[in-house]
Amino acid sequence: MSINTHELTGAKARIFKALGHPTRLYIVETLADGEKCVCEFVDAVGADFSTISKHLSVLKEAGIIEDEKRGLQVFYRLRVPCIMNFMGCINEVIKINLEKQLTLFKQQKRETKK
Amino acid sequence: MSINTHELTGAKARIFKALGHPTRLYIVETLADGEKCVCEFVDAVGADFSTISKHLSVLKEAGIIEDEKRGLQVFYRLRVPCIMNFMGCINEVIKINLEKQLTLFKQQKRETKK
DNA sequence: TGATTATTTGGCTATTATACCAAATAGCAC
DNA sequence: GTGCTATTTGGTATAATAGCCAAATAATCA
Repeated sequence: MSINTHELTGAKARIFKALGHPTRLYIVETLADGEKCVCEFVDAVGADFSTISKHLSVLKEAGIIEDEKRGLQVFYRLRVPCIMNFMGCINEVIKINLEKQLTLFKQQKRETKK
Repeated sequence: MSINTHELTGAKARIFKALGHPTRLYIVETLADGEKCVCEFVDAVGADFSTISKHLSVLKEAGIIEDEKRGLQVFYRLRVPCIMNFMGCINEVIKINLEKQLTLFKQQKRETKK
């Protein structure tokens, strides 16, 4: 029942990959507030029903979310809320990136003035 | 200098996407132990130099790693070690996935016996 | 200077991902 | 049963990614 390092890295990468799309990340962040039905994402994202449905299935395949049908609607929820703990780090990356870009931009401005 | 929610989600997704490849994730996990030069990854992964170089540039573009040239070699290191804090959560997802698959597998076996 | 080594870049092809539309499915109401 | 609504699935066109090879660049050394 064990899994080798190589396979494990692949499995982890698949999870990151599932999160690596704006719509899917939006879905995950929204689900952090509690379960939502598919139609709510369709309205919010403004994409086709089928598009949202496919994004949801990618996240479900990855084991990040789970679904439950109640009546006509399907509700999705986060299966692993710890995902959200990571967002602080991601935001840190973005902040550093922005600062770096800003520095480069200021440098360029100084250089063009000369 | 602010950034809207939409753009922010896109920026975060780009970081996840960069981590969403087995080779790149392997590189990041390896760099958690300290800086490495490009050739070390080429040896370990067994891919072309150009392939590794491109993966490194994807990670660098995303702001996850940074490089420094010393002599003929280029050394890469993690720019945001907090990335590693997330791995526990990812492992949790994988563990749950495996358990679920195992349950399904056992169920199937029971059903075929009938 | 020319040769050597480490790395990056450009170009090409094969594969994969994305988004939309249309059709299929599933549950409910009548 | 028929009709209606919410969602998924299949098909397809387009775009993005990954990998390799060959060529370009950069630093060192003779």
